[in-house]
Amino acid sequence: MQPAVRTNLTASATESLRSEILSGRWGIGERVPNEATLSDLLSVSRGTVREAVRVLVSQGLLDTRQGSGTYVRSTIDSSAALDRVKRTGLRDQWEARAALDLEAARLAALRRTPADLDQMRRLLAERGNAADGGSEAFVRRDLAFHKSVVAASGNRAMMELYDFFTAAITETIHATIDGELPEPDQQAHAAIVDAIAASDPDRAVAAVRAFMAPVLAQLERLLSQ
Amino acid sequence: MQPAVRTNLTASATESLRSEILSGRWGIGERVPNEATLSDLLSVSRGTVREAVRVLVSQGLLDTRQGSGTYVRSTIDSSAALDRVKRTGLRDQWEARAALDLEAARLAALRRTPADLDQMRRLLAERGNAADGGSEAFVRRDLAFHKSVVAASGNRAMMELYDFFTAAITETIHATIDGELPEPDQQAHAAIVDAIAASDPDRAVAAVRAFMAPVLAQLERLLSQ
DNA sequence: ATTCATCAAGTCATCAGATGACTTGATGAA
DNA sequence: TTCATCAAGTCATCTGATGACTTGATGAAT
Repeated sequence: MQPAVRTNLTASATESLRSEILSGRWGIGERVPNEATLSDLLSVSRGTVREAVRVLVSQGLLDTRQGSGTYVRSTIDSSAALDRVKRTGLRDQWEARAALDLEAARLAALRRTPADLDQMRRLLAERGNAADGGSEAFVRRDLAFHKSVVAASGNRAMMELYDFFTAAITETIHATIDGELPEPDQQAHAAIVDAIAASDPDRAVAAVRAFMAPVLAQLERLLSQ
Repeated sequence: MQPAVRTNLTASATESLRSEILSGRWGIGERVPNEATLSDLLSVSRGTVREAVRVLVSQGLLDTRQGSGTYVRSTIDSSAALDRVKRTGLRDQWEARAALDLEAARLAALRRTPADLDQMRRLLAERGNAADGGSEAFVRRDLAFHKSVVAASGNRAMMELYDFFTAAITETIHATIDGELPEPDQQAHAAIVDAIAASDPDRAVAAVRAFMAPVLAQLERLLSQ
């Protein structure tokens, strides 16, 4: 059956306003109608208009100035990109992070400093193979190591994204398949460090790919159920 | 002089709430205090609380359910992550996008449907080699092709990120080194499609890497000046 | 003629109160 | 045990009011 339409006045008002802005009805810097007028145009109360406007302000599309009016700041909607990424599936997020892991390892092999290398080796040693101090602490130590590899790439954009994906993936896994993924052993981790230490980008990529394959395979198996 | 602090109750309330959520005061799926209580806690009216909550809902942190309450949906602040990525350098953003290009081409080689292949070939043909219709139109056609490769990977997270990076990179390039990057020719593009058509992931990765190398080298040269 | 303080209208910011719609757990009859 | 009913709690929405701020007009002082 067709699901009943659950309407939400504020959401409708927000989308109406957004589409008017994106369509260019008002140019950048131009003033949009005041709250009372928008209230009439959208047939909702001023409070609802204010909530809609506030959302668009937070997304960088509008700009309110007390005593003056509300103005169009931008007609490009880019703020929701990562929100949409969060709503994609676990497999997609995992693969995207793996793409970062791969290229970061390659760049790390080309650029790592001795300090980077020390850091990676230290974190790998601290990581341990067993779940000392609880699985949560172990996951945290494991992530610290992987992040140090990305950090050795010297690429801040990839570091930021890696953090984002790690948080998003952790959240999703907790909500779904908690704790059923295989954990590559210390040797698989060491292979990555060795390749980076040897400044061998191709071997670094191969090591990460070998590392990822069994985890991704298990992930696909779990998700297909 | 220190600019006078212009405070805005709704913004303050939003940030207070956001930091409480990010700090983990309420776990995911947990219910936050009701509007009246938040109104007391934050010392603002219910209307202001509603505006703050609405913003956090639009950013994916909260979730309101009429008749039931307001719940924590996520503790990841993706809007801030994007801002930080935007502030990284052009080289970092380019490399991050290249990481997506590489893995997307590999996945596309494994998963592309005949329809994907048709789409890629059509867009590559439309792209042309010369700047017919102006360089801006050419860039648009070029991007449409590259996006079709990412689309063939079947990974929505990578598509969203690719769009974001493309917008960010375009913006930065316009503001800085406009039009001085080498443009790989039709043959380099065709090599990618051929590898994907042959379902050869390794060759697809190699083709993209060969494609990227000269552009990235020139980019580094320009940025080092 | 120019400068500048003052003022009034318009606008957003915020508050308070009220009603409606919806969810959820408790209650009690079948 | 099952299921309809109910009451309390919560968000959704509206209405009216007051305060704070911006802006252009006005007019006096220079």
